[in-house]
Amino acid sequence: MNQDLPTRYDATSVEDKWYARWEESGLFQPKPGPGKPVYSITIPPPNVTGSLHMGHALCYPLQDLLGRYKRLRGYEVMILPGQDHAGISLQIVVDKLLRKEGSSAAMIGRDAFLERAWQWRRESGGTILHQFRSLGCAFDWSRERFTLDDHYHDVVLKVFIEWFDRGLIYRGKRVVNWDPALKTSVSDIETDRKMVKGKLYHVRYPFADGSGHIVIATTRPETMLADVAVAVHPEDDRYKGLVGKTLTLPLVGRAIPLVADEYPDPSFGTGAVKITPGHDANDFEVGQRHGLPILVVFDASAKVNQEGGPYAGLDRFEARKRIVADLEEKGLLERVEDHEIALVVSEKSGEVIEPLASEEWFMSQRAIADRAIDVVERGEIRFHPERYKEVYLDWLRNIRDWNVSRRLWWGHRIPVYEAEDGTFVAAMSWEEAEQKSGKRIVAQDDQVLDTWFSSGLWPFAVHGWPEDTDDFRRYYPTDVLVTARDIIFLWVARMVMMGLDFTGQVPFRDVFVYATVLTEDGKRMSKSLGTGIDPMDVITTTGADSLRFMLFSQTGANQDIRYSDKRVAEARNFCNKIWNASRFVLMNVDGPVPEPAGSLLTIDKWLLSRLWSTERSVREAYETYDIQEAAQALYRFFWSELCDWYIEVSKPRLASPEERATPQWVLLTAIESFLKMAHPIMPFITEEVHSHLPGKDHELVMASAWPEPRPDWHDPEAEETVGRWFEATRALRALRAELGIGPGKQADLAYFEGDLGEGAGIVREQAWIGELRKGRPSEPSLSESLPGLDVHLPMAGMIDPAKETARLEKERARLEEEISRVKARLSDPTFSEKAKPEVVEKAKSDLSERELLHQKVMSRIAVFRELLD
RNA sequence: GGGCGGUUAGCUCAGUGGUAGAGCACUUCGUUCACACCGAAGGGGUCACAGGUUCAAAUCCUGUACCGCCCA
Repeated sequence: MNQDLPTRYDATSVEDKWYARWEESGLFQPKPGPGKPVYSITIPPPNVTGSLHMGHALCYPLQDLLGRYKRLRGYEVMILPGQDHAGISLQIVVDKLLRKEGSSAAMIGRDAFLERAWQWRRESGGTILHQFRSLGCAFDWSRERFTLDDHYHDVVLKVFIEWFDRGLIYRGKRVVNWDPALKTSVSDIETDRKMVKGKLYHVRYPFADGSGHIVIATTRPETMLADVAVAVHPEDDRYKGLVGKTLTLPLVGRAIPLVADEYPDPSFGTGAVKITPGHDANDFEVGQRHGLPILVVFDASAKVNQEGGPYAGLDRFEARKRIVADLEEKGLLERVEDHEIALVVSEKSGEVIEPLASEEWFMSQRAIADRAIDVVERGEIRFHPERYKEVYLDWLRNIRDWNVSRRLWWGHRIPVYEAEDGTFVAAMSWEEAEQKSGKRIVAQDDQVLDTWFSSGLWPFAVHGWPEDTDDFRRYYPTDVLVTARDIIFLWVARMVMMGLDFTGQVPFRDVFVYATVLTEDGKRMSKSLGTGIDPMDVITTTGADSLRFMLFSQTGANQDIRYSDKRVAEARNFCNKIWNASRFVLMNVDGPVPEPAGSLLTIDKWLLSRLWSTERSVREAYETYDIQEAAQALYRFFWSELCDWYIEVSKPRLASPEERATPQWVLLTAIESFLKMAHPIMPFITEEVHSHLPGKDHELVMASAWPEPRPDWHDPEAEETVGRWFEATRALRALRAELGIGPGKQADLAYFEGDLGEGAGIVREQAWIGELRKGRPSEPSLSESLPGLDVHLPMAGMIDPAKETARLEKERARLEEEISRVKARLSDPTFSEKAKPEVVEKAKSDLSERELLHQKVMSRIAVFRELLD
């Protein structure tokens, strides 16, 4: 039966089968047991509108990897999946649908729009979660959550109301990122900045008393309609004595003061800056410091409003042209120069963001930020890599209040009600609001909450908090948050603040920040640039395991990863190697093999010792999120040690009925252990191969226990001995290559001097030598010296003495350089005085070893020189 | 302007004080009955630059240059 296995591993034909088997076996749900530790994760909920990209293909399988590892280690593992309602994104999607039908959100109204949004969610919102299944993610689908679930919604309102009642949420005017196309504010992460060529306009602002003027520089002259001051740096000598004077705002005629503030950069432009608190966040702060008014001259679609006098009704860009022309006409435009401008663009609509002071709901952050700083400083939450701790702390230490309102319909409607006397109350419902305030309610606020407000509650809201549920007690706090670095502020920090404030506990103990997946040439993957690669294409053509291995084998403390088809192919080749080596072993066993009693050869001990070391490295790597190290250790063990050496060496034994039991057992042990250790990285192929192992067809790797190599397998002596055999083998193979004897072709006779112990036979076979004699050949030979061992291969045929001399001369030069370097170190008295004794000892033995090798090389050179003459 | 990274073989990257590593790519050879998605043997690096600390620096410190990301 085993002989029927195909010679190539075809991932696409087995992956779905195993996912279904795991699910049927109930393995995605946690299995509590006495004394079993719990390991829990609540996955970062992807946007309901999202479809899988390479970032997801790393993020979610990483969590799957950690879960599978912990499950093998005997933990009760619970990974809770779900989705975020994605306020703006979903609203845009539905809006587009409506427009295609000749309708619009405005035409059908709020309730009908929301009905339509829910319909979309039901019909098309589950795509990405199915894609997670294709990636092999073992998540507990029975606990799936959505941030607009009824219960979740209640939690969001309760949290809001509590903060509101504690006075932490307030209404105020602040500068927000206003998207004139979507007519809502958007968060920083929903904006992109790009550098464009623009102009820097130098404009004269005359003093009201006629005593000359000041020149300000601006890239946005149209905002001057809302100017309320001009600021200069207090230390700027050019303006000494002028601060406090009054200027007349050109075109508008308003009297505005000249103030001194630290904000203007004296080295930039003229050092004088116009202050427009209504349209610039920095200016807003300057305005606050000086008690200046806030003027807004643009409406929701960024057209000049009534405040703009003659410019009212103009689009902001049109207004700029007119204003520049008018300034020029009045002789107030001193000059215009080219200037690079950092333009902020809405990621969702592509429109240029208009910073705009607007009435919004804000959340005071300072009060709850300090504890979030504390827990990270004290190490209750640890970042991996650790450097992101600084990023997090820096942001929290300089935190600003959070604009939590969005002018959208899709989301959690802000539970603030306005009473007839103009006061506000927060409540779960209209009725409760009337009760709570004792007044007649006239309206509910029509904005919704920022999506991050609800997702910040994710780690505990999913478990039914504030009820004291079993799941909440069992799975909160979670163990780890796996996330991208660009949402450390927006999401990670807020989850910590919210978790601490409401549950009194940290929401997770570790934060693992994974790398950004770039294109092969180091560019950002982007759908709009056409540089994105759809992970589903890779999965369907090559397999999820290959994709996972490709990404994991580059995942450590680095901040970028490069996707490449070539690397996916390498991973596929590794899968194929695993498949074929296992196939070979299966072709050579007839059934389960018991551990042989006391008949291990040194070569067997060597492999078991390597297995022991590999298990240690892999376990430590998984524990410390050094996934690439785990992948590399497994790759090296399987390919270099198991396949290239142990299997090759064991072939003759496997062919012998008397000798085969031991290598059979060693091979099955090594492969089974390997499959378990590699399972978190490549769940599908490990499961498939495991199912073919004798006696294993009803056991699942996923449900098995982590291998435990026995302590006595650790055998440094066997490793050293066998290492020497392999060195000798390589030396003989190299000599064969020198003589042009192709691999596989037998060389009749070779010699060795020194001790190979029981390894002589292995060296002979592996170096494809007919007879390996102990001693020194009398006939002319090529030789190679290793520490304590010389090998000689008689030159049966033609040999080019010049070529050999050149090779040996190179060797001689290398040795001489090394010898002089070591000599120099040893002759320095401070070296032997200050260096550690073992380092000095090693230098001495290195020197004598190299001098011996040098002598041998010199005598060989002499032989070839004679042939040359 | 501030912060965080990076600069090591042709490429992608490991390597935190003691003689420079891996995978891929490259060259040569090989159709040995697990695998050509394979095997064997090779070539290839003054570890960005300049100072400093040290007996000893890719590794620690300072500065410079260039690249990336984040914040203003």
